[in-house]
Amino acid sequence: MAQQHPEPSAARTAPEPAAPTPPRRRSRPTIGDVAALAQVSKATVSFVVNGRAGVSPRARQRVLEAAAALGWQPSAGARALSTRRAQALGLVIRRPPELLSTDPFFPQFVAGVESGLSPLDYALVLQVVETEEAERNAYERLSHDGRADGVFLTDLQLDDRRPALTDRLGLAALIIGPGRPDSPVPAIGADDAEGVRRAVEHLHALGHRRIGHVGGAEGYVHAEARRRAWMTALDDAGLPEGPLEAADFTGAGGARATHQLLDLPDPPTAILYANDLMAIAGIAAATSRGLRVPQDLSVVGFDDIPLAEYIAPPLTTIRQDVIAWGRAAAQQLVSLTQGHPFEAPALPPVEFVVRVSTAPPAS
Amino acid sequence: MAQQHPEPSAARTAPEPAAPTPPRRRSRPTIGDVAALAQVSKATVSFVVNGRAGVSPRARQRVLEAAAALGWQPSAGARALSTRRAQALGLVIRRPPELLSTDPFFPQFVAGVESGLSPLDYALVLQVVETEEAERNAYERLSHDGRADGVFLTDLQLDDRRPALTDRLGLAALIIGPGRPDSPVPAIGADDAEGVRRAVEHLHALGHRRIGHVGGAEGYVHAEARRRAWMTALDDAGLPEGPLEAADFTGAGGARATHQLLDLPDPPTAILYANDLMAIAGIAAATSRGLRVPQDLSVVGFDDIPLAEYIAPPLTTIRQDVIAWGRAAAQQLVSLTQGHPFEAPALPPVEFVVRVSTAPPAS
DNA sequence: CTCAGATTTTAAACCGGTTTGAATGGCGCT
DNA sequence: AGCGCCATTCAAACCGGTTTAAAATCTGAG
Repeated sequence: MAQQHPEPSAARTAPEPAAPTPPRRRSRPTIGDVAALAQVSKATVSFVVNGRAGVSPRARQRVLEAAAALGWQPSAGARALSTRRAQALGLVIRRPPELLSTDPFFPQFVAGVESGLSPLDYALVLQVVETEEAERNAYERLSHDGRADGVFLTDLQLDDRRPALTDRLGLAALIIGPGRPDSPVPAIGADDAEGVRRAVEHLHALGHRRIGHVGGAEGYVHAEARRRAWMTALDDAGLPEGPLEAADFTGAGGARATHQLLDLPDPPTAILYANDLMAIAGIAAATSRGLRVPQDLSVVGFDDIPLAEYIAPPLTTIRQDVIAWGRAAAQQLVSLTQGHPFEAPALPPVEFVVRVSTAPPAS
Repeated sequence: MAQQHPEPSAARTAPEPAAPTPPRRRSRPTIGDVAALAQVSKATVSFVVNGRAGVSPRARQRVLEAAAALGWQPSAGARALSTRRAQALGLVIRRPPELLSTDPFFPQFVAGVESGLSPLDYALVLQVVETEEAERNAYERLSHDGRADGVFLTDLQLDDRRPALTDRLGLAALIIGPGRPDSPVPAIGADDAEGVRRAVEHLHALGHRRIGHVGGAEGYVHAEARRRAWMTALDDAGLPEGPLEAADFTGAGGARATHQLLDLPDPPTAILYANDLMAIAGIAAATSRGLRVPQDLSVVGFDDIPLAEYIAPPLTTIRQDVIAWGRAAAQQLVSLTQGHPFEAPALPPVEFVVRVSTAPPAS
């Protein structure tokens, strides 16, 4: 932690040889300028913009006019310093790059968060890290730098230490996805189980009896939730246990797991994948073995990525409204940072989208 | 602009009935605490952490020990206020949601930006907007709120007004992608033309003579660049002009454009798509017409999304190192905000990835 | 016409850093 | 001993807001 901002040494050895001058930022008007123009004190201006009582209509009017004339808006940074709130939330993403670029989740989630945040005048500060240690550092920094008032916790793992960390830091936090019952941090997540149940019922109704599952990366709460939902749904439908192959949410993993399942002595006639990426890779894998989808193998994905509709055959899958989820999460987290108690908001129900990749089993 | 933060009215009508108390943030040590513990002035502490000369080794040592003992790190917000720099960059994304969730570009780009930013202690502030007006507002806010020192300009359009805007705001900016020669804002972009040229040469070498193109959304600079590169490459290879169909980067658009091209009296034997999403949809479209890829139609994409390798047939495509691009862009933009002149950094060359979706033409 | 009480207004302190200009202290030299 | 110089050190001002406590002004009742 020696020195935080090592300047180029030249800047100190020589006084000012040809030191680059920062671009001349048009110096914005300050609250003082507005106050002077409106002939009131800074405090009055502050009261007006914050909607506090105790300002005469005349004064308020003058302030508003002065602010408009100068095009003034309060500096977020200065306000943050005074109020000790950053008016911003933090999102730390730790994912291997190959997952990051295909997973439809984050872009949509971020879009949803933004739509919830912008009316509240909150900003979103993003960090992408690679290691678990960097991730924890990121939360600490976000907190003590005063850059964020609250953080989202995504991709929760079974033995995740982050809830304890944010709790210790006194940092508001919200888990995205299925939470852990004992966690000190509230969770907001879509109901994976419902979608999976619908998928299994659909396959069962088509006549399938051996329904396999290709799971997501082990250790992740949402992967676990989907796996468990699949088992439960099979049981509820009165079907026997199905073959399970754990994978990692990647195309390569999905292909490999598919081959494993199809190599079984009694291979499944339908496979439910923990995400669309693996499902699409699974279709290609099955096709490469000479199987036809859906005639010889039915495939169900999870996510409904935009491509799902445009592959051959179009993918039957489970869709969540991730944007609405992100919006709700943002609103909840802002509310939490303001000290309000957590209230689980209603999320739109998951949809089960039937396309072409599912059909009655061959025999 | 009346009032920025309308508090719930209850907070004022009733004095303090059961007003939610903000969660008790563990109050972090300040520079004053460190100064006191080290028995020096705040100025000395500031000098130490900023690596400025004129501090005795003894004093420096004491400061460092005190800082370590207290676990102190300077508050980014306070520093931003003093130095009038936010130590943060802004990225405003305006894209229709259906593109956002499939495009592999943004997640990777953001990851790259982060990797360039985190060693410099800069943060990334993200905004996702839907309308062009909201987009311009976002830049203004980022600038005058003091939330960002510089911004990235993505998805530049041919008649884009943002360069003029950032110029007027005195806000450092950097265009991501092919720039416009007359722009006041520098651009950093991968060399689309090289990849396209390689693709066309590859198809030509296989024996194709009618090579079509499915373009991206009209009005976008990068779509235009790819289209132009395709035309130029055909010309350079001594091939006749190929059929062109403009689309919009979406799966639906790619499928539709593909049908259009295949409906031509003299359909192309190979199609180059402006992105992988359209290419994959194009493969499905061709397949649904009874054509075999690559025997009856060769397909080349652009992006190399992770799925490209795992569809049937695996997609031949053009790959850019978007992460490296993002990193270089971040470093350049930080450098620009510090008043250094723009220097175009070297980006890794694009790669042309040959898989299975290209083959010699049928006849 | 007075004066208490309510309303409006403001000066000043504060948030946590940076930066300046002056004060302090140690040293070699005459 | 006295002097000048340079290296350290620090008090204070500042960044642009918010908030408190007190001053100023306005009410209306007596």
